[in-house]
Amino acid sequence: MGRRSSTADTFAALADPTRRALLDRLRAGSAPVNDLAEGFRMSRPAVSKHLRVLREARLVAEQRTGRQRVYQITPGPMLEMLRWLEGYRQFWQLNLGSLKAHLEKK
Amino acid sequence: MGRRSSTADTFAALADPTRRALLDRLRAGSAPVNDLAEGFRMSRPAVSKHLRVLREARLVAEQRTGRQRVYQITPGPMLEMLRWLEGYRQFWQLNLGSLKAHLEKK
DNA sequence: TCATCGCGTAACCATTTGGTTACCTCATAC
DNA sequence: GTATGAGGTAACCAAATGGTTACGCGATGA
Repeated sequence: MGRRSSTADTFAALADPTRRALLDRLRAGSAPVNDLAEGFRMSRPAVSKHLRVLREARLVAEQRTGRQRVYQITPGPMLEMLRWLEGYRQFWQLNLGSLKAHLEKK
Repeated sequence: MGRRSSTADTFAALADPTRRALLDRLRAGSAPVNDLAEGFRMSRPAVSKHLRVLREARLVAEQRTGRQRVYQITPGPMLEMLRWLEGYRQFWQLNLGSLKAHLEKK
């Protein structure tokens, strides 16, 4: 309990397509669990467990209001990921010399 | 066999700290398996299996030279990840207004 | 007060993951 | 040819993951 979230947790959380879909959904607006669960063909408890993983990775936060728990995305972990990736981006910029072209190709 | 690598595969591959360490090591220069394995306290087959995961995720490529297999990092998947993250970066830039400050804070 | 609604948790199960040791295949050296 | 060294694969195992159903519990509306 109370474990500090790490980069590994962030990657692991994002590895699951259901959880990425949840984040995409939340990017369109915060929502309570039942609203979220409607979009998926799995049971509500399954969604609940995915939300727990996202919560522990600090990718989302819940705020209780009455008997609902509204989830919203939080920026921290992805910003850290961008920092981590920055090292590689620079590496390729140096060694490839054509990063921009790659990024804009599609 | 021969499965096309996906974003999910990239995240899953990067979720393991050993594999991230391998990539960090390879960023400093391509290397054969034995050289790579020396840096870890697990058996060589274990490293070999991690390399297979990275290979299937297209994060590294092997080139055989004699009886050695030299591994090198490849840019594709991380560039795709950067593209995926770009959507969130923009989201926060709009909704947070202080992304730059966050990125440069540390 | 009581039925109900929202949602987390427990218990359980199948599959995947990450490690091990043993073995196999090639390429090189003698 | 034969020994050796690089490194992948097989078989096996424990632990973690992702789903299910059953249940519990606090907030709400009748």
